Amino acid sequence: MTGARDEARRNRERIVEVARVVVREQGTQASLRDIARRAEVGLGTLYRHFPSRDALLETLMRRRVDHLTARAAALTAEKDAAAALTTWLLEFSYGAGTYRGLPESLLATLADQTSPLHAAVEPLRDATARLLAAAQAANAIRADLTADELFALVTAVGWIAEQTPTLDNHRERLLALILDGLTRPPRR
Amino acid sequence: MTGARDEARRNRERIVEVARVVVREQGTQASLRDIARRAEVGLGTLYRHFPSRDALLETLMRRRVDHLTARAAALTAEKDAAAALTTWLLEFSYGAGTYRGLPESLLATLADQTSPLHAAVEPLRDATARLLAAAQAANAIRADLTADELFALVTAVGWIAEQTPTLDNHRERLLALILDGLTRPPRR
DNA sequence: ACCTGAACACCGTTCAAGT
DNA sequence: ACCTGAACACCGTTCAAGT
Repeated sequence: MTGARDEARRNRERIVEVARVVVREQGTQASLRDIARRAEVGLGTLYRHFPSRDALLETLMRRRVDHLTARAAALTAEKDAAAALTTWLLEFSYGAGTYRGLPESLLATLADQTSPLHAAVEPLRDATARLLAAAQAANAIRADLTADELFALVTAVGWIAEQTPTLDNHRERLLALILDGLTRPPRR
Repeated sequence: MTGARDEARRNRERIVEVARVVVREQGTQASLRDIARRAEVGLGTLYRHFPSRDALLETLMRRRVDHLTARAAALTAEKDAAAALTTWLLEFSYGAGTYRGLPESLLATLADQTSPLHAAVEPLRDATARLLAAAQAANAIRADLTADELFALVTAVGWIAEQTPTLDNHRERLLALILDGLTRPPRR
């Protein structure tokens, strides 16, 4: 006796499952029609479950956001605040690059309270802010750097990596270049 | 006795003129249909003159590219290589942000030899490389920084400014943050 | 030669009709 | 309640028909 609620749940799950594949293939601007088609679901059904593209992206990102916030919490407990921040920034930059177009969506949505994706981005920005504050308290990072600036810069690293797929260690290198500036060198 | 050639020329000019307005309004992803409509020209005429979106963008950017390369030439003659590079990076970052979406188009097209926009980007990348080399020769910038890395980073500054229109001095600030890392501080 | 706009194959989004 | 897919208003791109 599978009720309508069960079918609705299964539909939702299938949409999400298919969306992971299609968005991985086509990026965040993937065709919603295509997702509905490949999930063998009416287009209206997709819209019922996910009233906007950002709502779908938010669901796709939830796992990763949860994982990243957990990582951030663990890193906050680290003794070496500078190393913790560096590790975090690198992991976040990889996470922000999960899908083509994602860095743009994340940065754009940060300023847009109304977007469902905003709920996914905020904890990441907040985690960045906490780790930054700790590193600043340890005098490891210039004190005038704001969390929004750092967040934008590390998101941009993901954006560059996406636009320039020639090398894949771009992220480490670019982040190191930026940090060498942002990190206050020990007195010498 | 205005011949067909004259009309073709006038059509082309009107398309470019209208495209400047529409692309300024809607960004590099502006509707080509809309441009043709507002230029009071058949859609096929637009395609005849500009077989691809990048071909149109290249025409829109030509003036600015010429102006920027002239600036770069002048700056190369400056004594203070570090100051010249900084000035260049800031001016380029503003130029790259002429239209919404342009930083993305520019960085993407750098690796795509086939794009008509490539011809517009290459002189800018080359100018960046020359000014970088001069600054490196003066020991003002870390020697292991490549022109492509610097080009990507400064383009990313334009990208961030576009995604985060809250502040408008973003460019100066972000560039300073990055340079403070890239610029080797005087021995102290 | 050059121009036009219909034609084709796609979108995102809404919503009346079905179960 | 939930699902479907036609309907609407858009795209980019091509190309037969016109001058």
